[in-house]
Amino acid sequence: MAQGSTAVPEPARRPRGRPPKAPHALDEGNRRQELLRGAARLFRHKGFAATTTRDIAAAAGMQSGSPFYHFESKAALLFAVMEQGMRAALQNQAQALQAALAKPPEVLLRTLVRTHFDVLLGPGSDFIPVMLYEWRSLTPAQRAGIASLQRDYEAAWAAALDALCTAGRIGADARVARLMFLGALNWSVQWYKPRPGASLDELTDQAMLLFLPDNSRRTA
Amino acid sequence: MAQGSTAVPEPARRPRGRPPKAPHALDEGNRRQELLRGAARLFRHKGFAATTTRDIAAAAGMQSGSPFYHFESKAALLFAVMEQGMRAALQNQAQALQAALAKPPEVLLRTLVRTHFDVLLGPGSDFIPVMLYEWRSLTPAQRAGIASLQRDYEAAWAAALDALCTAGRIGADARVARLMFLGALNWSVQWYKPRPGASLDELTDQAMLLFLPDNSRRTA
DNA sequence: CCTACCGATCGGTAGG
DNA sequence: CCTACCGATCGGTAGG
Repeated sequence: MAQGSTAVPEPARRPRGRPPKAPHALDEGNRRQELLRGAARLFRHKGFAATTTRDIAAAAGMQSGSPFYHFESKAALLFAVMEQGMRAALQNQAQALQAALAKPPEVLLRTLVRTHFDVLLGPGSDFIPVMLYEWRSLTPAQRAGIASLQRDYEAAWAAALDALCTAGRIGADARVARLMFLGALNWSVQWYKPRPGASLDELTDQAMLLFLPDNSRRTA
Repeated sequence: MAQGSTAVPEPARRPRGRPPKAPHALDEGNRRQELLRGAARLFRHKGFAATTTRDIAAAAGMQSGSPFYHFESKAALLFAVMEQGMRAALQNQAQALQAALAKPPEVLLRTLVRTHFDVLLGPGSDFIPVMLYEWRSLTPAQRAGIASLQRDYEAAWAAALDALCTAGRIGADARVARLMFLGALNWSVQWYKPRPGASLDELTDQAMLLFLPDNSRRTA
């Protein structure tokens, strides 16, 4: 553009060097996703404060300053990881609950447990663990946003557990039962290693046996 | 000492300024303890990586470089916090178990739960939460040391839970039951706030009701 | 235990 | 999205 006619002749074609990676205009969302996935994995394993934006850039094959083209700040990246994790979890939960809509609370609870283990320990599940263990790294405003999503997620649990408490199947107070139950499951992030003979189905069986000993054989 | 006789006359006495704080020689251990307590509190609330050695120094009323007179490095401080926390917890546990030595496993378990809540949520209880939530900040060598203390601590739990599994009072696998049980308790760090009507005794009642619904009324 | 300081690293930005 | 860079901060140290 506006190049003088006396410009030096250019090499014209240069097939060496890296090929122009996927020339689609919609790749921007793709790069953003790569940053989120890398950030989730790094935040989970090293923690938010110990992860540098350079680590995250490198995980997505970028230079050190480039993440800031996609995200305002490191804090915004953390929030985006948690928000995306919670939205995906809510979607999983809603889908699973549709299949168990009018079923007894035992079946409802089992569905929730199985879905929760998926979100927590399944493939590509770094987002929710980050949310569980980096809460303190959020600003108060960010916390409010995530807390609102968490309330939605826990509403289904409260319903199932309330029913079981009322029916006398659970002895403790409903709120404490929910907190301890979810705590028991969430803690699995610390010790669960996928291996033959320890599938998420079997883990679900164990959790149900522990909390509802009488009639927890698979009901579906 | 070795002062020349022609030294300029000194102001001799100067009652202003801070008084010479406790001139005992054994204060060194005291200062070290102050650093540990401050570090535990800061590590717990801000995380290890987000806590600066300057924060810790300030919490103990020292200058920025002074913690390194007492500890080799920031990492050594973290390890010392966890180690001291675990040794205190083991001592508490052993003492509580003496009073429940030949009792049935339900009583044993209740004793362990109550002691655990004390260590986890009682006054001055920042050390164990740091251990629970900063595991990844340890070096592999440090981890081995803490893991050994944890094995000792969990041995008593394994004994009580094995007995309850054998007796059919707990349905799940003994190992998974232990992990989920401790997870449910450990998670309380995230939500428990001391307030009237939510004492650690009552929390213990709730935990026993949830996991051993039949006969969990206080037995002692 | 303080003073003064160092080298390294970090989140973020300007300009293209 | 890269290049080049900045100011601030951090863990740690020398010397007293």
